[in-house]
Formats: sequence, structure tokens, C-alpha cells
Amino acid sequence: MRPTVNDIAREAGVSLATVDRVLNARPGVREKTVKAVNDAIARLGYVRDLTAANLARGRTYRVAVVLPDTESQFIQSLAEALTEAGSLAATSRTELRLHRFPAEDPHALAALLGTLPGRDYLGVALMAPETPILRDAVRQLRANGIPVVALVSDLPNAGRDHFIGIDNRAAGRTAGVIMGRFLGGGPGQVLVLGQSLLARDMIERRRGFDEVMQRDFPGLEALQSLETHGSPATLRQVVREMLANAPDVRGIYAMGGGNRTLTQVLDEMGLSGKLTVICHELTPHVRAALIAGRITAVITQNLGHLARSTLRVLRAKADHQPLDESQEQIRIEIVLRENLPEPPVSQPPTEVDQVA
Amino acid sequence: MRPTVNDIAREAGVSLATVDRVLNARPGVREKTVKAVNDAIARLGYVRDLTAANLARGRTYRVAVVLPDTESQFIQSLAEALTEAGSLAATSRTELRLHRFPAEDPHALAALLGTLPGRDYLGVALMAPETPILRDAVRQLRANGIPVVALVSDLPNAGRDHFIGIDNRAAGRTAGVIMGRFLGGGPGQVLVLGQSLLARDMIERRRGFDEVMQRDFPGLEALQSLETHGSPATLRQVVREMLANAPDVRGIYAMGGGNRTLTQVLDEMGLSGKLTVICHELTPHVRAALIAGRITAVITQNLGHLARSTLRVLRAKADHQPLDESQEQIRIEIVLRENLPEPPVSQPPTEVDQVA
DNA sequence: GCCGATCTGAGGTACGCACCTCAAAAATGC
DNA sequence: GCATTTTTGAGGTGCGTACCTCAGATCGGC
Repeated sequence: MRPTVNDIAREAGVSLATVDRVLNARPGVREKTVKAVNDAIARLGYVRDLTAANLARGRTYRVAVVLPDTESQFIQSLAEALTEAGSLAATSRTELRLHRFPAEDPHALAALLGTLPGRDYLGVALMAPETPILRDAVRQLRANGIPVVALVSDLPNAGRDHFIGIDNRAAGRTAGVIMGRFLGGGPGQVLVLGQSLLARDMIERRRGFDEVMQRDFPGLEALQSLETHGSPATLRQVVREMLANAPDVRGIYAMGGGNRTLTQVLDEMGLSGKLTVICHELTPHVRAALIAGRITAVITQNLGHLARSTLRVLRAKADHQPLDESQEQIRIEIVLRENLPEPPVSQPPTEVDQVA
Repeated sequence: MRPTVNDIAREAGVSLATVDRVLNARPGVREKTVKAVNDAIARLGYVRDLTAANLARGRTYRVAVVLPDTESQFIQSLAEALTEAGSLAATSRTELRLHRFPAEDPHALAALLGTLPGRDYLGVALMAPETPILRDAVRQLRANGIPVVALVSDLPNAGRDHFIGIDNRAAGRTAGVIMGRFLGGGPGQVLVLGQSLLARDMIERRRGFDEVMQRDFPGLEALQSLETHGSPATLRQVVREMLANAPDVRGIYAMGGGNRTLTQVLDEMGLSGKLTVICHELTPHVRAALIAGRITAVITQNLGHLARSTLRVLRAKADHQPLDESQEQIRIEIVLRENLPEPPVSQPPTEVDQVA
């Protein structure tokens, strides 16, 4: 049998109350006694039973996730992954609530964040562009003792407690190597598309991409980034224009968003399968395009891991416990048609228990 | 507050004992009453609190992991990952014990497996070649009510309960595309190395590799597999011989093991960085070789995920609970120098609790 | 309408821990 | 050595569930 608090008390020659004070870092215990208890713990190899501890504490981890209300497949998949992770975690006293805010309205976002402290949340996960207003709102939350983690896109200057997502610069480098290698090092030109050159993740991807292209593939020319501002019409127009005027374009790097429109345009121009197309995020549409050969490679992150990591990190932060960094690191995945993972079956709500 | 069994009892107009019987599928409850209880559960949105349940049950998940005693870096990394996952899971009443068996001795393995039922194990994870003796031993375990999962290399004919690892055929295909693309489609020859052509995973990787090479890269010729039998000397000899006689070799696909020797030989021959080298498993040595440019790409699986998945699957099997298949699927990861994840810091044993 | 068989209810104990109170003991200041 | 403060002990309650016992209710068959 594994040792319990009572064993510790006996072994250390103190009472259960004292062991409890030591274990939970409550005041009123002499240094000497603390040491005696810790020695006993070490000697017996005691491991605290967290399930029992949480049960006794009667604690429920209520956590808020705040996402923009964009209709993009990526956000939608992310929301699904989070919801599913939340429902699976329900058996371990964890509750996840999703909040959406108007994508282009920082004030609405700030207002939403302002209401959170009153709702008994133990932590907040947030995906949003880093505006000054947001920074203040995040600081406010943290001042209220609510840990904040940034999701997908980092918020370094807002003082978030943790960032959950990939290293976008490395992701850009990865896209660069694949593009360069797949094109045999050149010669040729590469089109680069991005929603907005102001978003932090886009900037970093572009920087990483250029790094590799310049260093390793001087024979290839990466053209200036084209901004699409999330508008299909704009995307359609700039791509058509560029491809018509630049016969040397052999590859396209889509740094974010608009993949559906992009593949459509390429199809219309009869270019599907003739260019090396690399994009981000394995959404259902991208998956199909990959299988059909319209997209060559995808740089992506596992949204399931991201969602579960979010819950784990927020719980750890709420408990002031250290993280298993290696588990929380989100990998930069390279997906080709050949290593395409099975599509996640969105599970029907189940009555059955799940081991967390 | 979330509803408890007591709330269910009140809502259904029955006693707590009856609710308990329904929840745990114990006999002695009329159909009608069962339905009443289930209705109440649905109405209140009751979710069983597994932590409390396990606590009350006083259950400890004791799990055995059986690995060959090979000294390879892969097995070693795997053992480390398992140990770490086990120590992190200790707070949730889970105990993992590692057993090793002489790699080339199926009888010793069978004998070891035979002793397991007496040791109060709730499940066994096993990495071993599928011999007839092993098949019988596995059947014996399962006849004793102990679930068995295959690790890394599948045991389909032994009737394992689950396989935890990558789809090796798809992994071979992935290696194939990268090889083909990186070599610009040819012309040229590709060397293929494997420990033993009898091991199931090697066969499948080769099959997948050939599939892609033949279909998509007819300009490239994949040479016959060279067997190394895990012997550095053999590997050294065959590689030297082949490379000396085949000037058209532009790539090497190492299907498993011996990566350390391989990079050494290439170094000695002055070929490092001149060939496209693709191997499996991101061990510390392979990581260094990747950074140094001696290896081009690695097809790997995340051993941390694999270890955690092992524990989750065994617990679920022991509880006769369904799995979250999408979470348990081990991905085929492609690692280049550019998307190399941070090395896992092997954590010092910590006194602090971890949320599971 | 009686009998045995089958269901159901009430209540208890236990799991390992958190957290509370009150009083007793020990250490400390003067 | 006394008063004061600090440390410690003993004990209790509750978290949500499992599992056990025993008595009472209901059912089916005849």
C-alpha cells in the first residue's frame, strides 16, 4: 500500500494536523518540524493523492476561453477541439466555457474580459490581437489573480502567464525548407500571401521563411507579401494578377487564412497540382485539397493537443504548480498526403465516463 | 453546483442505493426503475465524478511495461519517457513498472509474461517481435483478464487489445515522398537499410516506401534492402561496399536502428551532407546529426505521447471504458532541422504535485 | 391470499485528504 | 519565573462515490 498522510505523521512523530500544515504550506510550523516531516515524506516515498485532495477541497476548475467570432474553419475547429477537451475533462471537476467577441472590436473584447472576474473563473485562455486596450484588460485580469494564457498568437507585452501555440518563426523556416527542397533549390519565384502584415504570427512566419530562403536557396526569389485582409475578393484579385504577370512563380506560401479561395483560384486557372503550395492549419478543406493534390504540404498544429494543453496549463497555474514543459510544447507538424492523420471524428455527446 | 448521486436519487424518487446499482450496473433493479434513474441523470446533466469514484474504490492502477533489454538509444528514450509518464501519473493512483527481457530470447519473455498475472497487474504493455510463443503467452494473459497492448510494433495475430504506435506503412510512404521530392524526382539510386527483414515494422515501412517510389518517382531506383542484424560491423561493411560500387546513390533510407554507425561511416567517407539521408526515431544522436546536417530528415513518433497514451489506454481497458481514439492516435512526425522541437529535459524527480 | 423470490430503501463505513476549532504544550521575551 | 507568543495535538466534518447489510416492499405463481 502506498503511504498516506497518517503514515507520515506516525513516521515523523508529529500529529496529522502538523503534516497537513506542512503539506499545504500553512503557517505556524517550526523549521525543525517542517524538516522532520519532509524527511519522513522522503523516507516513505509519499506521493500525495491529488484526486483525493481535490475531492476534499471541493474544487471545480472553471475556465474561460475567449475566441474571436470569425467564421473561419480554423477558429471553428479550434472551438470544437476546446469543447471536446472540456467535455472529456468534466469528469475531473473541470468546466470550460467558451466566449466569443466581435473580431474587429477591441473595445467589446475588453468589456467582455472585464466581466470575467465576477464569474468565478480560475483562469482565462485568450486568442486575440495584441492591442493596447487588450493589454490593459489582461493586466486587469491578472491583478485580480486570474491567470491568463495566450492561445495560438502570443501576447508577450500584455504579460500573459503562458503562451500555447507554435513558434511561428520556426514554422516559417520549416515552410521555407520544404518549399526550397521541393522546388529543387530553384530557379523560380515564390508567392507569399498573408491576411494582414500587422498580425504578430504573420510577421514571424514571414521572417522565418525569408531566413531560410535567403540562406539556403538563393536560386529562389520570395516575392513581397500580398495582403488579403481576410477578403476572398482581394485574395482572388491579387493572386490572379500576380500569376498572370509572373511566369516564373513555381510555389505559393500561404501564411494564414484564405486557403479555400486560393485553391479555387488555382483550379480556375488550371494550375492545381502544377505549383508547390504550402499553407498552414489542417482544416477540413485543406485536408481535402491535400488529398486531391491541390495543396502540397501543410504546416499545422494539433488542435487537440492545444486544447488539452490549455486546460492543463490553466489548472496548473490556478494551483501554482509547475508545468511539464515538454508536454505543453506544441509541435510544428508537417503534413503531406502520405502522413495525413485520420480525420478527428467529432464525437457525439456520450453518457459514458472517461478517464481523464 | 453540479449534481451528485444524491440529487439523482431525489430527482428519480428512489434511494441512493438504487442509483448506485444503476450507475455501476449491479443487478437487482427493475427495468422501469433503471429508466427512471437514467432519465433523472439525463435531466440533471449528471456527470460522474471519477476522482471520487476511484477514491472510494480504493483502486490503484498497477501497470506493467515489458521492453527488450536492448541498449539502443531508442529503447532507452522510450524507457525514460515511460518512467516519466509513470511518475507524473503517480498522483492519480497509477503505478508503472518496467520489466526487461533478453532481446533474442522468446522463451525468457514468455516466462516473464507468465509471472505477471500473479502480481496484481491491471494491464500489460509490450514491445516484442511476434513469435508463436509470444502469441500463446499473450493469449494466456488475456485469458487471465489482463488487457495487453502492443507498443511500437504491432502484434495483430496475438490478439492484443490495442496497438500504440505509428502506422509503419504510412511512415514508409512519408519517407518515400520526402526522399523523392528532395531528390527532385531523380535520376538516382536510393539505398535502403534495415535491421532485419523479418520484423513486421521493417516490412511495412519498406512496402510503403516502395509504393510511393514506384508510383510517384519512377526516375529513382530504390535498391534492395540491406540487412544489418543490429550489428555495427555488418552495417559498416555493407554501406561501404554499396557506396563504393554504386556511384548513382543519392539518398539513403535507414528504416530502423544503427543510425549512429551510419553517420560515422558517411563521415569517414566524406559523404556527410552530400546525400539525402532519412531515418527513423529522433534519438539524441539523430538530433545532433540533424543539426549538423548529416541527416536530412527524420520520421519519428513522439515518445512522450506514446508513453502517456499507454497509461491512458491501459486504464481505460481496465475500466472497460471507451477510448478517445483521436487522442490515442500517434502521429507520424516529420522532423527537419528547422522544426526540431526542443530537447525534452529529463526532469529531476520532483517533490511537487502535478495535475494529471 | 399465502409463499418464496425478487426488488428496493435506509443507513452505515470507508477512501485520502483539506480545513476548521480548541486546548495544551513548548518556546520566547523580559 | 512569569506572562506572552508560537507551535503542536486531538478531534471533527465534509468532499462524492463504492459497497455492504438488513429490513421492508413488491412481485409472480398457484
